[in-house]
Amino acid sequence: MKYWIVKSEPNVFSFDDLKKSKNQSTFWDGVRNYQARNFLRDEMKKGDQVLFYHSNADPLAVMGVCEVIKEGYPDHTQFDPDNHHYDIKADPKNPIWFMVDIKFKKEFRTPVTLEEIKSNPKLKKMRLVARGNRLSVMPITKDEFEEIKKMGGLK
DNA sequence: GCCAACGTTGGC
DNA sequence: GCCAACGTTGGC
Repeated sequence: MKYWIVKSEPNVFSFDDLKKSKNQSTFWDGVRNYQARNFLRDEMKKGDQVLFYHSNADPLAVMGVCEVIKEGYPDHTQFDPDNHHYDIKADPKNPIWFMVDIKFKKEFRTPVTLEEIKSNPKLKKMRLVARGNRLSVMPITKDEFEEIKKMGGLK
């Protein structure tokens, strides 16, 4: 099993939105970065644990845990000219962009802020706090996952 | 709202 | 295949 952190801007889609979604799950559409695409398409597997991070928000923080419930499949928004994420180069026979489905699992008792993550020596190596990082989907280690979960007040 | 960092694009 | 220009991300 692998561990991941995904970013979302809460004014677009928040952890609370996920919690309130039908079946408390959603498809993670709109990723348009090749590195992130490769993770979504090739590496995220059913049952993988995912931290949900709020970017461009107050507070900047990991809000809780969710889980991959459906593995990589074509992101339909790439084919829709009316969609903001439309990609003219994409063809249904040869899709470029992929997504997975995630499901709400547990909300942290207290969100784990970016500041707290930065000041925790155990989390120094996380790509989240690496300089200039912009990936919206990133792998993390089991230890990092467990540490943040602990900081969030979950066992 | 600013701007640094970084990915992508396109001319050559 | 280089690299300047441009667009986007995301913390501040």
